[in-house]
Amino acid sequence: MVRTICCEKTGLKKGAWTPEEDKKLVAYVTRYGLWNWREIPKYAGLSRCGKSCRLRWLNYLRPNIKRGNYSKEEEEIIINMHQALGNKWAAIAAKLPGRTDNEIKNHWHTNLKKRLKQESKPAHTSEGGSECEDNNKQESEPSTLLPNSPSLQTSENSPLSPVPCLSDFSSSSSDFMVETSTNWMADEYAVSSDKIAEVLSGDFWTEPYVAENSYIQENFPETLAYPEILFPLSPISLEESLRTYGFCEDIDYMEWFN
DNA sequence: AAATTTTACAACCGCGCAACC
DNA sequence: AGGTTGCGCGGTTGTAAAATT
Repeated sequence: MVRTICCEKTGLKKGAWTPEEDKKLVAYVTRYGLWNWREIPKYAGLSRCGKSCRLRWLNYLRPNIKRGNYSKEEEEIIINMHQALGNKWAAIAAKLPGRTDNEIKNHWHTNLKKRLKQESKPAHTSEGGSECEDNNKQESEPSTLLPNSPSLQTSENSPLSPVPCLSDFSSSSSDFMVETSTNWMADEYAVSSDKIAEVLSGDFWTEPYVAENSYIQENFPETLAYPEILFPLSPISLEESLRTYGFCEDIDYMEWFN
């Protein structure tokens, strides 16, 4: 079977995303929703493959993502579920609202795995070997999850955690559209609309969002910027997509596009 | 202070599944 | 029924930042 290779076309950008690219993707998805990852970058004015856009959106840009600052409870869930399921990161992520499978996987490899290993081999220097990544080996002691371990605190002030907890948002991406219809605002992770606005307006949104429309007009034809021209049956209205993605009702997102 | 090593995270790659035609 | 396509998942790699020497 001949597969469509991601980024097969030359000219498609790879590597780290720029704030400008992020803005384009967020602006597009916020307005038009997710309808076809393969086509979205084209209409969003991005020289990226759909797969790259999807990953960026799911793991970093979408609303309600929690970054860093793993709670003891979350780590316990990860460890326990990993013991039960193995490397089923998507399934584990489904139990941790706002966490992505990728982030959980990273956290496991960089923190939890090592910590569990240390716990299982107390008071001895690293006796070699075992190292290797058999993720199902360290399951022996899920209950040894050291709630008071100093390392649990290390992420608290992580500079790599710029985005505060926004809310429940299952990362089980295949169920993304459906699951997000749940009332995430009501759950334990819900935050104020002010917080959301702060996130949306802060940091990489260093400039007034409305000003970002300029890229659309400058960088590519309007027919591409506004796919309803080409796709009058665009599947998701702006309002619906905002609701779907959990943006705050108090914010006048329409203003961004005026 | 500079060089080196380690850590943490973002992003890419390839495979497999399921829907569609 | 079988081919094609898009998407999701998990493994892996690249790299910037932090820590150590």
